[in-house]
Amino acid sequence: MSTKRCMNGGCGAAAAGGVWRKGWLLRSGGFATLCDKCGLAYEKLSFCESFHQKESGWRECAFCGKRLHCGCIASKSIVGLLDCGGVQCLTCLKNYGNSSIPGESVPDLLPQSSQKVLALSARCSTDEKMNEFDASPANGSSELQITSSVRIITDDATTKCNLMQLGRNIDVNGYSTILLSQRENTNGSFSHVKQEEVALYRGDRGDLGRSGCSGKGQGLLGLSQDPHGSDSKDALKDYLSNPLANASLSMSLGSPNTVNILEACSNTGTRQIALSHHGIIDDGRDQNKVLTTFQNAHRARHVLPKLPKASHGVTLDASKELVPQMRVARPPAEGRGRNQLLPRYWPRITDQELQQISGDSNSTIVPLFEKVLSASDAGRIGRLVLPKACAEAYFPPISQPEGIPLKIQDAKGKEWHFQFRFWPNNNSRMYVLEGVTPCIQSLQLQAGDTVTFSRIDPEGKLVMGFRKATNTAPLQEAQISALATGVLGSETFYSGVNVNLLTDKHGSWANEGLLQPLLTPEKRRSRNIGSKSKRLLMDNDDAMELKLSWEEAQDLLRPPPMVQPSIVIIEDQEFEEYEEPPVLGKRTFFTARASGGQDQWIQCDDCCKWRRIPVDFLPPSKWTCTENTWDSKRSSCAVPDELTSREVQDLLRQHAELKRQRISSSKQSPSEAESTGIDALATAVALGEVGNQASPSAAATTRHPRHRPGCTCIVCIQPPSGKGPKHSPACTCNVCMTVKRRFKTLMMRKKKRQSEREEAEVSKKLSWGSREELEGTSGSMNAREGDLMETLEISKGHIDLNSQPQRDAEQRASGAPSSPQMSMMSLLQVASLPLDNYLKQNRLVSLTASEQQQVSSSSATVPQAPVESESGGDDDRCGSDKIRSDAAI
DNA sequence: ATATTGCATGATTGG
DNA sequence: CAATCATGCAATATA
Repeated sequence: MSTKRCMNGGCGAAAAGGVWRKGWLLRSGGFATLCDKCGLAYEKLSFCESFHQKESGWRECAFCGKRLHCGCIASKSIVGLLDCGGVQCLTCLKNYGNSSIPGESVPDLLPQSSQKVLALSARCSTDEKMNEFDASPANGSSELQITSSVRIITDDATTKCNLMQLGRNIDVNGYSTILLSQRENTNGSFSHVKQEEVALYRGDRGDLGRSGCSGKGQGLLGLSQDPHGSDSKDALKDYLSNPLANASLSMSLGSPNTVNILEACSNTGTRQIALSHHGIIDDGRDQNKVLTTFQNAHRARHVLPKLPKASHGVTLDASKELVPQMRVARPPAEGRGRNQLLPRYWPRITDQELQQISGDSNSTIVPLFEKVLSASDAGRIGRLVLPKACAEAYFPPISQPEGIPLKIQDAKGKEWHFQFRFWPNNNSRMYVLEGVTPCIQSLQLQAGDTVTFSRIDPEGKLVMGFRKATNTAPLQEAQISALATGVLGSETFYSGVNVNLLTDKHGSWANEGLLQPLLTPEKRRSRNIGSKSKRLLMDNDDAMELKLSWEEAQDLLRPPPMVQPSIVIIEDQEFEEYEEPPVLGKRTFFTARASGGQDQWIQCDDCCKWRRIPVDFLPPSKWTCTENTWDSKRSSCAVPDELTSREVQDLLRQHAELKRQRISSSKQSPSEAESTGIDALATAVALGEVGNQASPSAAATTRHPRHRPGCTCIVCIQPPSGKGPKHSPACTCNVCMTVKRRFKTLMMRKKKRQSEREEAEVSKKLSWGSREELEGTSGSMNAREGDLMETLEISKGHIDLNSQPQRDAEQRASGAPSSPQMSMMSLLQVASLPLDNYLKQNRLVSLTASEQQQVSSSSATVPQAPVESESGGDDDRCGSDKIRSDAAI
């Protein structure tokens, strides 16, 4: 064995003694080896190890077909063995997770009653691969290549494995179909045969043996991994003699995808194996032709197996048993071009659907593809855009843009007549189904729903299925939303959809699938369905709610406890840098005293009593009365609550009310909401009410975890509201000067409020440009307004390219269509006087306040502002005459 | 005035 | 970066 070197992260460490430490057991039944130096998983192997030692060839990713050489494993191109065999490249791991192969489900046992042999099959993605593969020895392949369908019955497991080996080598045309019919042996005798059959899918060349071939009735161990077929027994022997191998077998049992086949193999002494294969490349656009037996065999290869009626799995938990098995069928590799379909179009189908479709007939259901309806698909135009690859692969060939009429059947047997046509588009074609409106309306489909196209063989009849996107359960909505952002895997998505297939012969399609339970998280597999998700946005209310919740969470960000930050300087700004992520602090509420001061209230985690704490205190995530060092009389949970229950209720009610107001105000048009906020604030300023607002009032600005004590950025110097300022009117400290500047701006804005609102309306109609453009123009404005703009523009994603700097500075502050929350925040910051707490600490420890942000909301952006906040402010340190005015606020 | 049709455009994504 | 595809929109047809 040659020395292995860790390629993980360039570690390069050689394995001690050339043997890598085996440490991680994989669901796939293999091991992950760890680099002794870097400790990272280097190679995942079990069978693979043998494979690599004995064969210098390559394997392909079971998902995308990407060829993976041995070296790829070392370079992490291969990231795992699949439960059902095969390997998986890094890209597909990200896309689909490390689970079973979509569309290539690990074989399951069929219901005993089923006499049908369902076949799964893989396809080679390219002829190139095939050619390369053909370069390797192919034992016995010639015998099979000349036979379109071969059925071999054997009672000998080893023979079966050899057959699998043969099967592995017969992929000469890009496809193979391997049927393994299993007859369960209930008493261990080879002679007793049950009627159960199992269809085995060979997910990858050489993997069939791993996933489905049993060693002398013992289990499925990758005997056929050896491409030469000579070491199968030895490999098995080695494997079985390896305690870790057995351990990994146990782990494989934990996989719902492997358990059945394990059962099938390990409990069975007798098996019936049917190998069918065709050696003809189905490359013509002959969909309308009469299907030959050969084609039927071919087209049946990806039909999905049904689940056993009784679970054979010993480790399938209850939740999984509740979950209809959603299968992802890799669509048949037929048709013109044989392009691989994007996974988003791979049809997904449940066992229920399969059962529905197949019914009692001998028809074979061939899921072709599916598509999530876009808005235009489901709209009134009546045109359903078909994925090009799908249209060209599975629909009849058309040479003229006018296309051909196409009949597609639905559940009730109703036949819909569409026009299948294309438009020339960028030297390509854009395929559409026209006239789908009646069908869409009949099925009450809308954007986000999924239509599935299948074919019934041997008739070759096209059928439509659909899944309704759910819109009921919040969780499902979240899933949809997540789908829209591409966060969740599609299985999660589908767990929340109703599954119907229109070809239900029982005529009960209408509401089936409604009770489809959620799939377990581990069954999630990312998929790009809905990746064009911009058009599947969540409801505005939900989005706002989510936004606010997120902002609230941001408000509570605290530096990690017990972690000393390191100070870094970036562009002359000092930042605290923490090794640990910030933590969420505890929610507090602020009230205003009649005298003008403020109180911060916190609830004890133990007794739930409310305690008064300093307004500048940043509570950690947990706080109890014993930590109430400010009020020794109430430092025990035994001491009664200072607030009456009614006061507490009022506090919470006001909090809820403010949140509602935020949501409702956010629903207004930006300019309107902005104007409203400006109006209110300007009025408050004029009346001298700002800073003495009714509780809860103060802003809950939270110092960014990276800010160091003493940071003078605009965020950190924002004082929590409280009693009147204790600054001297002549104070020229940075805070006072900043406040003074902003107050001046505010007053100026108030005077111009009406005219600016009009301008804002005009401005709103203009185009918005990049922030860079704005920054380019901001240099012409004076320092004060530039400073204000810097603050305000932080949250602005849209800048008016046509703006005049001087005017825009005020517009933005007053009501231009920017983020209303941010502008409000800025204005409230202006009004956030007095500065007692700031002065008290003389450093910027905390800006904790709460309910002001309940109004202004955009706290999440504020803490990030300091970097660019105060650059223009230092030139204005005089003007202490304004401080008195500040104090009046 | 409204609906339909054919094409163009641009966002998105995969290679 | 090129292919794909969702959608916009102008031209045309129809009510």
